[in-house]
Amino acid sequence: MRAAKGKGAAKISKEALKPVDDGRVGKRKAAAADDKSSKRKARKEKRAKKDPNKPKRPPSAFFVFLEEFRKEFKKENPNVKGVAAVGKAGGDKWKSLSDAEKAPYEAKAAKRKAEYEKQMKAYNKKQESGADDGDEESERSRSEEGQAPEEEEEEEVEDEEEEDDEDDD
DNA sequence: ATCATGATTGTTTCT
DNA sequence: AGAAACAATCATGAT
Repeated sequence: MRAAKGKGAAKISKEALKPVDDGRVGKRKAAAADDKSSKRKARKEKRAKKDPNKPKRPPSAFFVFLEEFRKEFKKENPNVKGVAAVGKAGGDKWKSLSDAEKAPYEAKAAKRKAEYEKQMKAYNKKQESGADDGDEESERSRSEEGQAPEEEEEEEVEDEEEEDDEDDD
């Protein structure tokens, strides 16, 4: 039996302590309509760069889990329209999952991250090609080996399932 | 009609 | 090392 890693279950304590709408959306305090500068998304106009090729951050295990959770949540709660509702419900359930259950999500997230690195590499390459608006970020990932010998844009990632023999029961 | 926001946690990135 | 931002989602509010 693969006993747990000594991770019992006693860390859930705080919950239901934040402003939340019962699933109904539309309760903003003051729309940030002041700064139209920001195109969209971005609580604060911090990084407003137009990088169409820039790969977005890979979804964390929680987000991977959320994607699936959202489907079910909406299926059983077609009336709920707010995203916050799923967010909270997902967060609650997420904490309810055990490490073993989160494992598959983490594994998937890890895959996403691996792809992200690859995409980022291609993105950096493009930036090298010809893209300087002026203040480009300092080139941090520019190993001498990445001289772009080949062009890999999308590679199929073989799914490597980890065999976890958890035969209890 | 279009953009922004609300909320969750995890990862990413910067300083 | 820590903090801040952002990743998806979806309907509604506001401009």
